[in-house]
Amino acid sequence: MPELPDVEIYKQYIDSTSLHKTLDQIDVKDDSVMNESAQTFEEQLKSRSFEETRRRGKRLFISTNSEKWLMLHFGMTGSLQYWEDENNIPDHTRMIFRFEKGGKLAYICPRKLGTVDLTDSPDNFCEEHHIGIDALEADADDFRELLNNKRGMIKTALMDQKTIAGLGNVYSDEVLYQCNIHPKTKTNKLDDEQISSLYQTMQRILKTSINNQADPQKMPDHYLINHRQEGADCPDCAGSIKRLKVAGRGCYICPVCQKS
DNA sequence: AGTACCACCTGACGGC
DNA sequence: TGCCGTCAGGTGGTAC
Repeated sequence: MPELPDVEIYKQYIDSTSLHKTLDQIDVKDDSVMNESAQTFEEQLKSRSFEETRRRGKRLFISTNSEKWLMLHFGMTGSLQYWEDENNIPDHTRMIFRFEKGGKLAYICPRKLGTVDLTDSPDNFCEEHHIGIDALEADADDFRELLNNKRGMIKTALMDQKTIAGLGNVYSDEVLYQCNIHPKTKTNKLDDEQISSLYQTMQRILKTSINNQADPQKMPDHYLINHRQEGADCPDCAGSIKRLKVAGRGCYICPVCQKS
């Protein structure tokens, strides 16, 4: 699930539930998503508190009142849940942060494709992991520059976290659909107007999604997002939605709207 | 540099 | 009901 807007909502969720509370216990349920041992998490986080959150692309960083930051990545199915009732641990919880005064934050990851890590610095972490500029932080010039000279398909470029961090399969499809650009178009065949349109559309879509709690059901009906099904009606013309495979991913387009 | 595959994992869904 | 293939909003590695 989680692309940039989802992770931004998780950030807001932590900000509103879990900051400035002393951590009492770090409960690792499944260490296969952890890049550090349960003991290390315990040593680094116990008696500390979460103080500040930052997001870059799909990565979420949480500072503690020590030199360490917690890094959360959600893979395809990760999420968070804060709750108070002791006997109500969500399914697929891989880690629980228990606060001294009773609240608990669960890191949930059914498919175990996410990662939890510790780092000294979000910036260094992003550099080491080749995570590019955040899609919402990039300005129009950055965007044009980053796509300049790319010879691959535009969908691949938009999903490449080294280039621009934050867009995944669904939102890259959405941006291309709203710009009437075919996902297999070679990036270097796009003209200035199309690049500019991609940038503006990406900004608008990401902000709209965040303003709607990243909930697809709350998104405008003329968006592709609720019509991602072979044969569905195109929200914008008489065409019907077609499923392709692009860069190994299921990709949805309107073949009438997206000619080039 | 780009692409095509495989791998990591589990759950849901449709066909038989 | 059960089995099986396929697919799923992510990422990293490898081989061409």
